[in-house]
Amino acid sequence: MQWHIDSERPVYIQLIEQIQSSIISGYFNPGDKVPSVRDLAAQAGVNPNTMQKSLVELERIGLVHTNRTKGRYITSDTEVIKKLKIESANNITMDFLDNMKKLGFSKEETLKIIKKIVEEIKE
Amino acid sequence: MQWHIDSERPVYIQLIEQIQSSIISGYFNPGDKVPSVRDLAAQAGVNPNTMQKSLVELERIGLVHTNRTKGRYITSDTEVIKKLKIESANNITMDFLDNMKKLGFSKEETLKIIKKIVEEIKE
DNA sequence: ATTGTTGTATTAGGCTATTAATACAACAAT
DNA sequence: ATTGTTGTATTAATAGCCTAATACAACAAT
Repeated sequence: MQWHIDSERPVYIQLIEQIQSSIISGYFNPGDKVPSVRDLAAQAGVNPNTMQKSLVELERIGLVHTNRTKGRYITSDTEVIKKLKIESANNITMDFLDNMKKLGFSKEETLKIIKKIVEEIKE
Repeated sequence: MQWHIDSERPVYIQLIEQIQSSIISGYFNPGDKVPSVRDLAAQAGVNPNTMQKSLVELERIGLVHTNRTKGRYITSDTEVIKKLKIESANNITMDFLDNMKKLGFSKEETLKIIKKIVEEIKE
C-alpha cells in the first residue's frame, strides 16, 4: 500500500482516510488480514502509536475488527463497505456542489464545468 | 456578510476562504470598502488579530489593499478576481475528481453520479 | 514452558500553530 | 491639539498533535 502523508493535517487523520480509501476502492478485500500495527507504521513512516490511533477509529466505524493476538482483519460485511462507499461518494459530491455554490456557480453551471474538464483531460 | 466558523480547521483559514468567496461570488464588489478589522472580527465573533491575519493574506494575494488609516478596499482589478474565480473552480473540480478516484470511481462514473444527484435535488 | 508476535495502555515531552492580550503608530476629523 | 478610528507589531498563553519510551496482555508456535 502506498502512503502519502503531508504536514498540512494531523497524520492520524490522513492515515484513516487512506486506509478507508483502500478498503472502499478494493485494494483491501473483505476478510483480508491487515499487516500489524508495527508493520503498517513502519511502511507509512509514522510512530506505531499514531497508526494504532487510526486503526482504533476504523474499528469504531466497523471497517476492521481485531483478534487480539492474531491481528486485524478487514470486515467481511460487504454491506458496511458498500454503504460507506455510497455515503462517501454522496458526501464528496455534495461538498463539491457546495464549494462551487460558494463561488457563485449554480448546479447547472457546475455540471457544465465538470463536463468540460473531463472532456479536456480525456484528450 | 454571513460567517460560518467551526472548530475543525484554523479560524483564520476559514475566514480567508469565506471572504474570498464573498469577493468571487460578487457579494463584495471591486472597489468596495471593507469594514474595519475590529468590525469584521466582531461580526464573525473572532479575535481581531485573527481577522487581521486573514486580511493580510488576502492582501498578499492581491484581493484587497490598504490605506493605512482609511481602511481596506476590495481590489478594483476585475481581472484578478476573474482569474481567481476560474482557478478556484478548476482546483475544486480537480480535487473532487481526485477524491472520487480514491474511492474507485472513474471520471465517467463520477460524471454519472453527479448528474444523477443534480437531477435528484432539482425535484 | 518458552519465545515471539500480536494488540493495548500509559505517561511524558516537545513542537508548532493558533489565538488572545496589549500596546503602538498613522492620520482624519473636529 | 485632541480624540477616535484605522491598521500594525510583539509577546504570551493555550491547545492539539505527534513521538517516544515503556510496560503489559493474549495467545500461537515451538
